[in-house]
Amino acid sequence: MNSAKDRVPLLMADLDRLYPQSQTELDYRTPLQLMVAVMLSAQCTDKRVNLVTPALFARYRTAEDFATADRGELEEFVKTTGFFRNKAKNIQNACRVLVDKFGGEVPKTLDELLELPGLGRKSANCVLGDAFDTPGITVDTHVGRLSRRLGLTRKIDPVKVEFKLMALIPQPSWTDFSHQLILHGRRVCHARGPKCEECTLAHLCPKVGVAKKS
DNA sequence: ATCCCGAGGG
DNA sequence: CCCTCTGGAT
Repeated sequence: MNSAKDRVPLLMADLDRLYPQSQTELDYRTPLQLMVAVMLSAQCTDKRVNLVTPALFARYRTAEDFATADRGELEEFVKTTGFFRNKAKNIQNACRVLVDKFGGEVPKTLDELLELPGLGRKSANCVLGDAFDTPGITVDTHVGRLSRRLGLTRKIDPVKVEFKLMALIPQPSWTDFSHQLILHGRRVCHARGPKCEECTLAHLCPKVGVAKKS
């Protein structure tokens, strides 16, 4: 098997064929809505998030609205996405910072986004890539798992995975590459019982045929 | 039982 | 590195 660096161009070509117009499946209209949706998506399916956001965004429209909302009421809106106390608190505190420090707008740089409580690197890069067209590698559970299976890294630490992928993937492709790995993780390369038989990336994958047992 | 587009804290 | 926070889906 070739080195990771040699396989990356082939991998990218296959992913482009497989998932030509990849994008987030979260529903949103504004950067603020995307920020909130991304915060709700932790340990929760996008589909579930999209079930709660219509009512949520109808009730709260501005960062000020979220910041001054009744905590209990906000919790009820986001309850079914799990971690609802943390999520409601983080959304509220993040929006408080938006109002106090960023004029009520979602900032457009990674460093500023990371100042918002509840927004980690994964979510910040999501907002950058999807709302502001700024390339970012988003290392979630899928991107981490697939990167390891595909032999792009052996690291567990999401930050190390992120930097390894940044070195491996051309910057303009960072956002698309992330979405493509996520889609492939959801549809084929599952955490448990990956469908290696029907995986079109199998010829690039060192893991195929190796201990896929339990 | 185990996983889902995580983040923060120890 | 580990743990906790949480409900829904499979």
